Amino acid sequence: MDWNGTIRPFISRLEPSLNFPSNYNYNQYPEGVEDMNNQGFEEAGNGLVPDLNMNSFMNNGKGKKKKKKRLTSDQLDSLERSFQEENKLDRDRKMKLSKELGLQPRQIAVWFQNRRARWKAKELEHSYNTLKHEYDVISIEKQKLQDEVMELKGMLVEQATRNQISTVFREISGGEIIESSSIRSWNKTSIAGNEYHPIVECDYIFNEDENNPVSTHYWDIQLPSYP
DNA sequence: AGGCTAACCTATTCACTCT
DNA sequence: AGAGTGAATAGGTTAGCCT
Repeated sequence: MDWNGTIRPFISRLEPSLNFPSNYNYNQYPEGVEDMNNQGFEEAGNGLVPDLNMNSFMNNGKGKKKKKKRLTSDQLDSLERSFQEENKLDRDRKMKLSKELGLQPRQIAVWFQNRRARWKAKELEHSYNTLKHEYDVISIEKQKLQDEVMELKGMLVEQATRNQISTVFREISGGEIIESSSIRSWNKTSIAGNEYHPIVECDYIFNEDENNPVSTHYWDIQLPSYP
């Protein structure tokens, strides 16, 4: 783990002025819960450095568990402001915040990490909502277009039917012999009684079967299902 | 090139708070 | 008591520096 024992050589390289004790033990929390925000640091040379002799948060060395403490609203406000300016930390900013807020640099880093994670989750949620909204709008539009297509197809079929019927009437009135079985069928039911039944006609034309030459495939369209 | 290290990320844990 | 939240941890990855 980076923060818990591997930091010294790199910091030493970057900050030769910082003296790290040989009994290095970079633990998370200072001893004592009540004033933990003000402990765990010692002034060294030109700045604040972690108190490397701090005991562990979860175990103070005497087998006693420490409590977690929430950051104060002032600390959170400062961190939040800083995060809004720039959501990544450089070392100077971390140390500055650490000093200002009385928190360990590690705590600052962790807070920024968690804050970035929360921000990313929010971003993801926002993206999802935006995409979902766009999808819904497009779906509605698609449905409208489909309805329109259906309506137009219906009109086409209706027109085609009328054309066919008028042809039949023409043929009948011209005394021609009608061979089509479907027309014979239609002829029996409607023409013979000198009645015109458009509804029957529509049912007839939508019921495609081997006797019905007016296949829907003829129009290369899909017909709506009629009750 | 490979080792080392700080800093980052994601997933998870767990103490704490709220209902 | 259980759910939600957030501070902290674990483990992996990446990039920069050094040998």
